[in-house]
Amino acid sequence: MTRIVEPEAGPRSKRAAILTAAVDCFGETGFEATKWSTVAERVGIGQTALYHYFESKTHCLLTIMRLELQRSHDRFVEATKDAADPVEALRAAVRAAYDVSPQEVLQMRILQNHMDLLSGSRRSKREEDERVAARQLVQVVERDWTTLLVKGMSQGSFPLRDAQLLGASVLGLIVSVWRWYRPSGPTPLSEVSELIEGACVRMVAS
Amino acid sequence: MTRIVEPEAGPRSKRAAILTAAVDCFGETGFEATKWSTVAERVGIGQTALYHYFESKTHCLLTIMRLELQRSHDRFVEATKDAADPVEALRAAVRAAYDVSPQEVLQMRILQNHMDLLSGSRRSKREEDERVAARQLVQVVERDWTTLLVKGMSQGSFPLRDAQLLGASVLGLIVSVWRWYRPSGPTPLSEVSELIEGACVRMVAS
DNA sequence: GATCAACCTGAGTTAAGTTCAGTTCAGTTT
DNA sequence: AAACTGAACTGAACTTAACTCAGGTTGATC
Repeated sequence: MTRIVEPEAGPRSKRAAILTAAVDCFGETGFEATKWSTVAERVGIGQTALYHYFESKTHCLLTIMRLELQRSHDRFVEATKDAADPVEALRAAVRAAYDVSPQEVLQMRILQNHMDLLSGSRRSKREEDERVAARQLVQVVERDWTTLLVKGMSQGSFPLRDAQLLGASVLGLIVSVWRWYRPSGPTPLSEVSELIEGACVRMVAS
Repeated sequence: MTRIVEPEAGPRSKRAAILTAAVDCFGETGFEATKWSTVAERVGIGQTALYHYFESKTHCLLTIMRLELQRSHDRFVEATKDAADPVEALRAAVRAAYDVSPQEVLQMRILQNHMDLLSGSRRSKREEDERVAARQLVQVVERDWTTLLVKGMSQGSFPLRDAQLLGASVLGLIVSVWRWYRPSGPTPLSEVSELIEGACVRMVAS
């Protein structure tokens, strides 16, 4: 396991600006549909300068995905750390999943739309490192959920079921929202959050 | 609304062969990762011959997606047409969703991985026609599910909830499986089907 | 004020999708 | 049987966007 070291920001570094611009472009226009040079323009540099920070357009995408996965995991841990009751922990975890900024909505959308990238391996080392790190984080997040379910089951709060499969399903249900949800759309995220929270509890606890 | 006319197969037509090869390639290797010329090779024609049948690689993808959506809708209708009880109809619909051939698994995977293509409009007419047709079929399938829920709610079999949102969630839960499921994997589809069937019933009916 | 690394650029390369200008083939007409 | 027709096909050329290269600029540090 190669640990990815976040490059510490030199004072002139545009890495963060590139990531932000890329999230906006990839999230709204789609990864394939946005030209790499457009991202450069938006940041205010020539397109070749991008290669100082990222090995390729895909490398940037994988980085965005990894960062978002890390964030999801962190939020899960933070939200569930001091909930004694499994049902409350489950509710808190779901609420945390939807407690996101508009930027993070885009990041989740990007992540969901390109999960398939994480299966096949990559040619270049830095891309492959990001891919492997992201893949591992996917498993970490899956474990977050299954562990929560296992705890609840062993405590008698949830009926016994295949925790692996049920965990994947709960997670799938939660993230499926990012395929269609738009901040500008008719349904506010709070409403989504409440409905899914209830649905997850019924799925798992009844 | 422009109706898409399925080109009637001339005796020498390789359209079906191309679609089959493309499903295999796109499903296993991924759409972006497979070279259009590889599909041609597999069919046994030069790459330019592909353009006799499809306007572009994307046009072929959109066609695959539309056909799969049509199939999903047809199966739903077939499975639910003679179930009087809403709970039984729901169960039948879920089972139908997982009653698929290996080829259809690939098609569902392709469909899920490229849903985002259906949002933005396309340059060329034939592509755009396929996109619009597919988009409409998505709405048809969504309506299939919400209608099922509305019926159950008005009949008192399901508690009253936002049927639109709950329908989208049920559908999201069901199709989320195609992101990770592999016929060669450890979990048989029958097991998935049973767990999701139960989960959907609890989500909707309790 | 020399040095070094981070940062940036314009010009050129590459790869994959696509277009073009025809050619082949199988069945139909005269 | 020869001419005709449209579907099916091809090799060569074109296009575009990602990427490489060889070198130039900037600014902090010694």
